[in-house]
Amino acid sequence: MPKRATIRDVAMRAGVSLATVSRALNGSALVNAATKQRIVEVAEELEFAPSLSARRLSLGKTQTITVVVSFLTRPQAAERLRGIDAALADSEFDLVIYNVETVEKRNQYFQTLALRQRTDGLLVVSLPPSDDDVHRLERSDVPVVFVDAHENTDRLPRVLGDDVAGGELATQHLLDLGHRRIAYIGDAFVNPFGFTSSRDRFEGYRRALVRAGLDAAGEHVALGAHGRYEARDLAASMLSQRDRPTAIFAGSDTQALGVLAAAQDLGLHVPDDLSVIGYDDIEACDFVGLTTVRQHLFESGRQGAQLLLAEIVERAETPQSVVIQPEIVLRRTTAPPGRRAAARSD
Amino acid sequence: MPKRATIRDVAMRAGVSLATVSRALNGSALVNAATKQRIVEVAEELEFAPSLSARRLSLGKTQTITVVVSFLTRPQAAERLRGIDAALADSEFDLVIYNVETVEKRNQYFQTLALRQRTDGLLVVSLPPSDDDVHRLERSDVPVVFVDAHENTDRLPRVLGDDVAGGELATQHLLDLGHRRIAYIGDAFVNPFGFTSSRDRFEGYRRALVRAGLDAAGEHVALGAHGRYEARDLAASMLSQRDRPTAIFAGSDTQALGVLAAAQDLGLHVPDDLSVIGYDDIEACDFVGLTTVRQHLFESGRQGAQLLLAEIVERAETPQSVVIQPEIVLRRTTAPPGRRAAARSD
DNA sequence: CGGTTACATGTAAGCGGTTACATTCGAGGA
DNA sequence: TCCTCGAATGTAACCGCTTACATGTAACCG
Repeated sequence: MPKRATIRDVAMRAGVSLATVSRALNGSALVNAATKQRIVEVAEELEFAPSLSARRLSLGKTQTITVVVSFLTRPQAAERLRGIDAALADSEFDLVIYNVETVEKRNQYFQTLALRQRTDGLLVVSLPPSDDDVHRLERSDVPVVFVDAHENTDRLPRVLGDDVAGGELATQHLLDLGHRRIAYIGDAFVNPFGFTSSRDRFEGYRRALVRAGLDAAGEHVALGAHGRYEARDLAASMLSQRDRPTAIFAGSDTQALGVLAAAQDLGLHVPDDLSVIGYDDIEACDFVGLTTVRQHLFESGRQGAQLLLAEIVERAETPQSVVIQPEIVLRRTTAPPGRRAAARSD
Repeated sequence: MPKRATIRDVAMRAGVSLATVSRALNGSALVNAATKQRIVEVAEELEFAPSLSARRLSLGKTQTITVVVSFLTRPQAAERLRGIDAALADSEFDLVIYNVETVEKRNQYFQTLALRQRTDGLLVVSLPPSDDDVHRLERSDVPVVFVDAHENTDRLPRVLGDDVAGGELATQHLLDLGHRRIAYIGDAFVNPFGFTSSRDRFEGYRRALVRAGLDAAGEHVALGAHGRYEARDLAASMLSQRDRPTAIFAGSDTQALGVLAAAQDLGLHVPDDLSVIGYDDIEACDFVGLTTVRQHLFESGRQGAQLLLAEIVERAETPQSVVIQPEIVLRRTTAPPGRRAAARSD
């Protein structure tokens, strides 16, 4: 295979100079139409494709947007990614992806990427930065936008869901249905990555209960690792107690699915014996009819990317913070507390 | 914000030449330990990060692997992507992603990417190339590996699932349970992207039936667009006929979920009235207990990426074709044809 | 003690584009 | 006819790094 043609080969073959070829191919106005025509033909003939590295070096831009995302294959992440891709599809930027599943990777990426000349823009999804990271980012001049990372990002542009509002929404829905013994099952509030969604959703839960004159004491709260099986176990033990809740608010759909499994194992009928509401509105909710709180994942990705594109063009004087309001999606797992529930609970 | 430090700044500050800095930072053996030490310190002090564009241009490598994937957010794709990421995580390569959801995008990407100097390697997932694409790829010297693309890829390195075998596996399972009226619901056999999985799985289905002395006539076959709702509608009309099938093999889990929904709508109990088996083993299968054929998605992505890395190091004389055998995963949606099914079918 | 050797470092030529600035040339105006 | 001006093109510097080759130096040899 012959070496690929360079701009020089095209110039020679077309009988013009490098500069003219470059201009012609980049649509500069100052090229004679006939010349341009000829150059384009020669370029096609030689199958000329400009070296991106050279172009980027010369331009001083990477033409690249880097997305650092935690747990790429969680359904939430994939959906956000699609939103990001949609916003970037018609731009000149390539999309580079770094997947983070361990704290070490996280640190490694933040340290090497938070630097100019690696990328034109950094989009961090579901991954709150450490104080050090923030300093580094502020010192470097890489445009960066955070999506779904509350902690430590208040001085930076970001797109957030309102988890507290969502927690209230879910809980209020259960209260409106007449439930009084409402439990919360979610992720541990402190975790190596600094995720805050579980804590915030719980806070919304708490507020709704307090507003309704109920207390959010610990007996109906169970926290554990993120995962369906973990949630199932938590729910199983919670549902085996004598004053078991009539409704459970799960901090994520994944966990809500675990709760459903536990209910099934115990022979509890949903929603007659137990109401369940989740959070996120992942695809599986539709399959199983799970009532949940929709996060607008695609939209959050899209807006994050748009914000970043805007930042790249011109740094905003004061960092924007876009908040996306969650919305409740009613399906078949919530209902007023039923007779059967009352009958069994004694 | 001051301009970022270049290698020149480091050299000046450390009192050595460019070359020495480059050598020191790239771990060349021919640098005095003390000098190296000093350079590293200065580099840190200045927060020096080499320009990747410059490095790449100079090295003549892009250090980039490009993945072109169709329908990024289908659960299958996300899982494969994770496999790819896993194989690449410890390599020097960045992962660039192009998502394809329209035929135009497909063509555009194939045309611009099938060229050297854009990427060191191309991994194409679930996207069969056209004849033109193949020619272009063969002419260019970009290492390329196809994952999950049967059509037109026989002269190229690839990783495939054996869809025919999987189709047989699924159908044989139903036959073994005692079913005789077994239907197939899948994607249309011809489609703009040239996907062949539905056709091949059907072929496996047909073979199994023929081997069992049954004919695979058209009455129990329904094809439509990929999607849960489409499959639900197909299943609904199929299940309303008088000699309705006692088992349905769906060409994908997504469609199997639609079949389950249709059964529920019609008041049919699964698996007593109807057995359902899917294909792929996406996460949702576990939620709903769907019996299915597992494709080893993560593994296919991982092996594809490994094959590509090998191709980059040294082009194989004869293109490798890795076939991953599917495996049946038994859950709760298949059972012998029940009395109730028999009772209702007349 | 001159010469070879090995190691450490410097010099400078690329890598393949973009673009500021210089040059050429023909048209139009005085 | 000479000059000015603008359009079209050429020349060459530069982007920031790697690396072949040249150079310098100290140790070691006969």
